[in-house]
Amino acid sequence: MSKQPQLDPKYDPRRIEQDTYQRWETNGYFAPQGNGKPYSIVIPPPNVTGTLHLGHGFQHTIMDLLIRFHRMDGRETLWQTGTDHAGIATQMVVTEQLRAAGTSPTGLGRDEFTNRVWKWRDEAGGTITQQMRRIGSSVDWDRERFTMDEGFSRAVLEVFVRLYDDGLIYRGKRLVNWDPSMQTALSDLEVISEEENGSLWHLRYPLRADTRTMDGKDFLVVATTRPETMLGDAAVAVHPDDERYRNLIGKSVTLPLVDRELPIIADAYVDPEFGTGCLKITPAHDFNDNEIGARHDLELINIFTSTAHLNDNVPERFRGMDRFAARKEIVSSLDSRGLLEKEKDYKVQIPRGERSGEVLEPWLTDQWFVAIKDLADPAIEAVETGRIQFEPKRWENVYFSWMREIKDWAISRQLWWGHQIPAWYDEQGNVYVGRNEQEARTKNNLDNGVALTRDPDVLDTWFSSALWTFATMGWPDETAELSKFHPTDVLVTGHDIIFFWVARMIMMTLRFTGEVPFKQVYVHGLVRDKHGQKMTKTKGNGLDPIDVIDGITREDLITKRTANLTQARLAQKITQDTEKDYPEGIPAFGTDALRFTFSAIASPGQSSYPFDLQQVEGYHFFCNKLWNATKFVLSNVGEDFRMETGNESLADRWIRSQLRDVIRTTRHALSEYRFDRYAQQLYQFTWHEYCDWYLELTKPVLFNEEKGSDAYVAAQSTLVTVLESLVRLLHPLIPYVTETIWQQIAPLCDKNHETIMLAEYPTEDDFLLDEQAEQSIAWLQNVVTAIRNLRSARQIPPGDQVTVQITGHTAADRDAAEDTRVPLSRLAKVSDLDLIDGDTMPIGSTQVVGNLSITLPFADDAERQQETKRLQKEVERLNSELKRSLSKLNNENFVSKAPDEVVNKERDRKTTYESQLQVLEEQLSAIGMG
RNA sequence: GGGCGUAUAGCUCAGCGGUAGAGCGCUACGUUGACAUCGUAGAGGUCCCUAGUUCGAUCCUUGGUACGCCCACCA
Repeated sequence: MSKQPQLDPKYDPRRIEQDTYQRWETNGYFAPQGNGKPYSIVIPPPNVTGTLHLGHGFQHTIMDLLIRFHRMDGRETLWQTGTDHAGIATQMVVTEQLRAAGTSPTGLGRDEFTNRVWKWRDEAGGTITQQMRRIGSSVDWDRERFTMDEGFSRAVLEVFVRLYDDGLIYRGKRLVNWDPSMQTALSDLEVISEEENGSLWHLRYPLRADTRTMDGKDFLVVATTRPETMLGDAAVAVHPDDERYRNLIGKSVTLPLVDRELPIIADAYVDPEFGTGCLKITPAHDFNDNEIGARHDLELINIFTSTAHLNDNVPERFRGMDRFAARKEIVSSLDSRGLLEKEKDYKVQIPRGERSGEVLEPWLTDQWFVAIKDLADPAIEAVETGRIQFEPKRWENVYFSWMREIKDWAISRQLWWGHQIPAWYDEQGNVYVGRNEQEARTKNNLDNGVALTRDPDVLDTWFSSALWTFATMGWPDETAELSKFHPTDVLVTGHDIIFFWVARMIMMTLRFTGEVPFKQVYVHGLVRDKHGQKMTKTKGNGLDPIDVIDGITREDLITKRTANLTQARLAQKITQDTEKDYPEGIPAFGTDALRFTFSAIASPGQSSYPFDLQQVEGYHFFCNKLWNATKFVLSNVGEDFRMETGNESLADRWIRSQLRDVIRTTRHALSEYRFDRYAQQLYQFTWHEYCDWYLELTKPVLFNEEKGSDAYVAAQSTLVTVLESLVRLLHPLIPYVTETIWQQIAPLCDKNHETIMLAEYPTEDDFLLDEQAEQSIAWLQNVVTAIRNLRSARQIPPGDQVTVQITGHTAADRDAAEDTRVPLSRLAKVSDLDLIDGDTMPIGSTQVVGNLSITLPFADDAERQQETKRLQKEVERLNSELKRSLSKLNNENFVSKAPDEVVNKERDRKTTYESQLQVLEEQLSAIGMG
């Protein structure tokens, strides 16, 4: 990597980030390298139609963090990337474009349509991969895959054919969730069922002339939320033990409007408590009714077309009507015949298509299914036995509860964009499956004289994504990648796709490779806006990660948020909200700040993370802080710099010892997927230890000692060494700023890697533990803080020098004071530090720290008066602490039952309180007398 | 109807069987030779309620309340 110019005077992410990424990519740093133990992650392939949202940004940050860490830690690291063809979503997008251009998929025909989609993918599908680069994702672009590329298609065929041959894929006429607008079947998971306002209608079905109910009525009343389906009724059911209707079982009613004779059947499914206890049975249009119908061998009367209009199986006057129009018509027809008993408002669960939002219809069609049980059992076991572990663990229960009740998977879709099902039909409708038509013929001894037609349907997108971990590595061939990088180490995913994707990957991968797809599943929450609201188009509260990185003006943000909105009122509200929340637009915070934010909010236990730009701003300041600290270090190393160890001061030894501790805790945090702690620990160390204390502690050395002296060189060397390690520690989190800094610092440490990305991650053993230094600096910090406290209480201007008297000190304190005299005087603006022996207590403002008393003598009487108040308050506080401590120690049970350690600690506290009180009371009376 | 999660400072969240923490926000004071994108000090919490277990509970257990989520065919 070419040498960069000196650090810019100002930290500006825009000046470093994109160039840096480009260098990384062109130099091939993202590819697996070295011969360490393999480590691999596959990206959850984003929809090729998509654009990057904050959720992706979060997820990619987490994965990149793990990848960069392991890569630096010596593992041979593969981050597999790619995109998903996203059947329905993509077909919808392109269809919409065609519609705008005045045509439609059917207008073009299948071949031309799929050509258009491919073309569109090639042109527009790159958006999301470009955006991934902006987040800093170090994926191996050379291995980018697509779920419909050639290799993938081969894998899909292979899986389908093998499952079919094993009897695990079958075709059947079943009731499925049908989307009348998309005109395709959907799986159960793609159905979003929500409560909506509806009605419950009570309808009268006339009994035959010779029958009456127990209470003498000549009709039965059924309750329904979907009166239009009555045209397909096949029976009326009652509970077998329901005394009210016992005499009617086996009799019949006449279906109004149709005049069909319906048997009255008994089925335990019916709840006698609900409505009238009579249930109309429509086996072709309701999942429950379908099961009941099967039990009683009822006829399946399909009354809908594929667009949910009434078909020829209904009386002529209703034919061709839309289902909702038919509902109105039927209700009013019944009403006019006196057959509508009542109608009341009712909350109904309405099933809608996940993508289209259309009300779905249970509809009878021929579809392909995966018989899932044989696949599910080993997949359950893999998690039970711990071959796969979820993190946090509670998600395993979610997985189990779904898997144990799993139903067959409807995999065929009546779309054109996707993997076409490898099945052919002869003229009699017999089905033949093969990897291609020829194989289908050969396997089934069909000569070319038999005309075959291919099944037009495609597979559910998730069928192919289920193969993602192994198909991207070359399966069904036995490739080097598969043996090296599979199973992958961890899957990073949101809980929203555990069923859609995670479970299905586990099932398919176990079946076809005998391996688990991944050893761990890290389940993260969903990013929300700062109020905890879901980010949606209609709320207009969404944020584009790129806008957080590059910044955006208020006007542009409003334009973006209100584009393509159907309702003008919404646009107005969104404009107002945006003006309120972002009066100045969004400044360019940079990728590093955004990544830091993602890491910091990734705490387990939270299933959603509120995203607040103020937080991003804070981490932007953090990057700036690091930048400026680097400027300080660089400004203090000249041509004559030499790296040397052996003469470290207490402060030097202290910061090295602290760094050792941070390396230990951050590595631990990463091993537990505690990205929040990882970020927080590094923030704390960088800002509050390295910058706040250590940098300040080096100033007296750098400014006062002779250049080149042992102490000077030790401070310089430590400043550089610690910073160099620190940026390596931080690199997985904030890759850009650390790379930029590292390029300046690394040469000073004789680090010769071209990039920080490939430098080794720091280890604990890089630095020495030094308890003595830690104690001394802790002492210094206590004393400095105490003096600052007193100064503040006395309102002594920050610039004024003070005299400080210390009593109650031990020999160790004396040594510590001696060792830290210089920095102490600088940090607390102390001109004289007197350690007074004997009993004479100096008079002044006093603060006690442990057994030490620190006193600032008074300058005049006014100060004396003020001090009394402060001391009284302090005495009061200490007294109450002492009281609490005493009550514990006077408790027999506490002393006898609590661990010695705890009791001793309490005793020490008590002693300290007492001596502190004594000092302060003495001081109080001395002041009072003066 | 089942299941799960969460309740801690003004806000967003860590934490823990032994005297409550961070970031942001707020207050006061500061142009100290990296940084005002900063520094120093400070205010601010019956750790949702209840009953237990315990020498000791914010933490464990019971029950409850509030909010959120997932699954499910009550017409």
